[in-house]
Amino acid sequence: MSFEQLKLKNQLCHRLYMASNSIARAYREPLAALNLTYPQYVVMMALWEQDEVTIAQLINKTAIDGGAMTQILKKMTEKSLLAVIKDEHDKRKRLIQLTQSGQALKNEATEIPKNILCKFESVDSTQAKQLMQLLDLVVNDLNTKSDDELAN
Amino acid sequence: MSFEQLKLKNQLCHRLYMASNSIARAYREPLAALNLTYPQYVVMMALWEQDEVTIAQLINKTAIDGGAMTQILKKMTEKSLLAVIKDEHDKRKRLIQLTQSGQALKNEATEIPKNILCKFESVDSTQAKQLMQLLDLVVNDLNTKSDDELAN
DNA sequence: TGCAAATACTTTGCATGCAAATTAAAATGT
DNA sequence: ACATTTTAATTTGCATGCAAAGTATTTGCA
Repeated sequence: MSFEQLKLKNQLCHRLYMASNSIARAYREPLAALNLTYPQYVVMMALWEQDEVTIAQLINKTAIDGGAMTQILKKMTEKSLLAVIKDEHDKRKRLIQLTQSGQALKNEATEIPKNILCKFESVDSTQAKQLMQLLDLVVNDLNTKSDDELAN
Repeated sequence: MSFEQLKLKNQLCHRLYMASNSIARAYREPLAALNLTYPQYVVMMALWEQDEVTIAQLINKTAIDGGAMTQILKKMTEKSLLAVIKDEHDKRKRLIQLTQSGQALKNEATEIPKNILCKFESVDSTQAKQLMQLLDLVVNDLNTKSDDELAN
């Protein structure tokens, strides 16, 4: 009966799965030129917008998992892109600070969005905005716990 | 100037990243009741649609990576959901066959889409369709390689 | 016929995503 | 003040996603 819902072609989640993988794959080569993985690039973008933030703030902005973030920051530290500094006022916290080369990378990174954008031949900017708005709805619906769940 | 492109809020890719993670997370709990991970669920859906297919066909339909597919099928075999059988006509190929319990799981799985659907309060079916169409455009644009392998 | 090229998978190494457990430090309540 | 709770990160174990290398087989072609 409602088996129709179980077909892959009717599943929003599978579209998202494929689209997300496709786009991450598309970034892989351009980012390799900067010696960055995609999540590392996301961290860099967050820091280029606002430097000297706590790990919690970075997690909040990037939506990267906390456990993964620790490893990612470790590798980025080894690459001298940033430094992890203890917060003197609250010793639980760590502040993330871009190094000079980390800051400098921003100029080279401006090529990345251009590089990706030109791969979209069937999606104009209006559709892109629409897509982003719809995705925001999805994310909000899924991350907003209902009162029932909060009661648990 | 073009730094504007580097802000996370303007990035389609980051929206997709968050949406894909959010929805995979949303499936995690319901699927745990069936003892399935999300990619395993995708494989099951593909097989419920068409059983007795080669691994290559399964990869084509699900868009799951070949290397990962080997591991996934191995675990699903251990759970007695399916069997991997050598193709006598072409010994390079393997045919995937659902077991009885694998087939039976389909009935319980009909609860999954319902369970997920009710989490979307701000997205109606029209928007969902629109979203799927836009995602299809993205995927098609990004996979301009060699998708000529549908026959076989 | 014979052998290089193409196929279909598998294996390996690396980088996450995620839940759960753990550690350290600050905030709270009594 | 002191124990309890909460917060901020790290650690751990498992399951992919992906590129690249490796293994069988089968095709294609001279």
